[in-house]
Amino acid sequence: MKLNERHLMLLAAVVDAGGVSEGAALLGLTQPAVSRALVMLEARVGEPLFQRGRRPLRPTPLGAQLAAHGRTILAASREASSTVSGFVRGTKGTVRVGGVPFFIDAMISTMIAGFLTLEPDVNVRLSYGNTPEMAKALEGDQIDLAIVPIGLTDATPGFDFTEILPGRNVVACRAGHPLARQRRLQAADLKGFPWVAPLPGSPLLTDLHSILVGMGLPEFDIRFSGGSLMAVLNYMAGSDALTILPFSVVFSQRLENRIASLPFDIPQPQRALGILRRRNAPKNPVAERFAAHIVQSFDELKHLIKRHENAVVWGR
Amino acid sequence: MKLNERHLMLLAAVVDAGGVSEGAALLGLTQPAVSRALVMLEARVGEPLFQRGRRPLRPTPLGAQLAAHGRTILAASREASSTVSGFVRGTKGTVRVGGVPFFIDAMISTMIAGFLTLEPDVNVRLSYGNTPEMAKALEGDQIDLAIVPIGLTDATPGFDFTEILPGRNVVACRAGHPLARQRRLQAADLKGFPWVAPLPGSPLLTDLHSILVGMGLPEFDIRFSGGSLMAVLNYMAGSDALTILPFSVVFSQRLENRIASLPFDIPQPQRALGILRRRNAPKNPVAERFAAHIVQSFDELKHLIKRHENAVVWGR
DNA sequence: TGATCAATATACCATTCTGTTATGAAGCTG
DNA sequence: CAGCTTCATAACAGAATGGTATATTGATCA
Repeated sequence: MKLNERHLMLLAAVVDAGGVSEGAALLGLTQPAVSRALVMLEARVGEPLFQRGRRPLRPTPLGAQLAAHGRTILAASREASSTVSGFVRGTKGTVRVGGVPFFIDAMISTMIAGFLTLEPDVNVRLSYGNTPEMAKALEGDQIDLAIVPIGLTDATPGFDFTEILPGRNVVACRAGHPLARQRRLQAADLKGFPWVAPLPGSPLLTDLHSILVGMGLPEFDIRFSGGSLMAVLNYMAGSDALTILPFSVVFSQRLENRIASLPFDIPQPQRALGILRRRNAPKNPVAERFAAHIVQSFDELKHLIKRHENAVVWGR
Repeated sequence: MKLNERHLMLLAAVVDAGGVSEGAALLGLTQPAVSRALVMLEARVGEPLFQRGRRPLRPTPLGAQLAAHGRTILAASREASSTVSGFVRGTKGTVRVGGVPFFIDAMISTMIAGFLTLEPDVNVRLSYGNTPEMAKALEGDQIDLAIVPIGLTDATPGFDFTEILPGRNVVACRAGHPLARQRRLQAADLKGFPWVAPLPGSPLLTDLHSILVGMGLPEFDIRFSGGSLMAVLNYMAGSDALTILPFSVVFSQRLENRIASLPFDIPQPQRALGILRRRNAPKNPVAERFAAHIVQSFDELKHLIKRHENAVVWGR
């Protein structure tokens, strides 16, 4: 007993409106069109759906039940329409975001919160990974965009890269660390402190190695590695260990007052954090709006950093 | 942006089946029909719904979302079909039952439980009232059937009345009542005990009055009235009060061993409990099945009563 | 890199459905 | 009972749906 879905919708409208004419008006149709559809549905069902010959049109029990199903179809149809218009406006849908763990945890997560507050009908699905995995995920359409660090020189074909923050690493330690008081540090001063290494695969790890070797500290002491940002921060706060972190990550923790950056110059990577997207990915306006929000948030962050640094300089 | 619901369903089938041909087969259509519907839907939406030119057909984010709505429509449509076939078989739907309080509470409620156990997809909506209200409710299509007592002589036009139990009243008291031990009672024996009167409007009330007056007990003492069956039974169990109850109601309480009927003959009403239905009510097979179940349950009850009475006679 | 295979898209046609206007039939109201 | 309102039906135009036949396009493999 296959029923015509349009007929069920018309039935729902008629039952809800309390009359054939009213239901037709509700749907922007004429009364005969609806009337005939009801007759056809009734014929298909083989049972009366209305109490015929009663002026306040009243559905039979079966009619009322079928109307309920018609109502859900009608609702789903409206939802679908709203999904489409929400999609083209970028105010409805899902963004699948990938990113490197430290930046996601330190800053992107907060920015996601800001975005979702602005866009209540949007979902964000987050996943973690380093740049190569993220590129693969973009390729396979598992994510819409990735927030990753990329070398400034290597432009990958088929991908768009929007730079949002130049790479800038600092040596970080806990607030109140013995080295934190000094104004200028030599490589030799860092000797004797253990080091924390980030997740394997992270460019920070190679940065750390090259910097330490370049500093003439070939036999450095790595006691903790592989932790997430929160794990690293917690460990740092409870020890005198040193590590390499992006300055922005250290900056994002300034209100917690748990870690500080040391006044020690290290070679900077030719790398920038940015948004990586596949060039001919299926259009997803929400993803574009999300990317725009991330770019804007980082602009604000950069201004904040600038103001903060000026304040620090003046404060001295 | 009004979308075609059929197209949404086809989309859902194609996405779920993982291909146009498979989706078409799923729906019993040919591949070109489905293919064209998708093209039309895409044109209407104005955005791609599939990653074109990828062999394992993959929907775009928007396509996937619309497919979800299509799935809802498809499910509602199937539900509607099942509602129809369930309706004609009488295995799905709602019975709106009305009835007089004492019988509903004493027996019908248990029978409803039995019916709903047999018919897991059926709903029962119960309402209470005396015969005139129930007739009005039938008239106004608020209920499908009423279980009420009706005088054997008055056949109301426009209604069908199916007798299920002849009227038979007894004088009831608590188990262990001083009068319960005696073999034969005179009217005078009942003097001095207070009486419980049922809900106003109940025929039992007029029965009670006429019986008491006929017994020569004009100044009887009514200390409690208007309670539901449970209220009356609880009160009776805690007092030496007497009341008039249908024998079947007393019988239904036999396992509780809280009340008993007195061996005292009273005039019986020319009345029977039965199922009242409007003659030209909209067809509702569930209601018919329910009525049949009630009739059958009462048949079983009558046999039970007969066996029970024989046992009592033999026991003496 | 072609040749081949499998799946999708398109063309074309018959049929059904949908929607409109015009009009008849039936119930409610005063 | 007349008049009003609402629903049902008739007739027709246009759109849609669904089918067969066929072209096109990726994917696969030698």
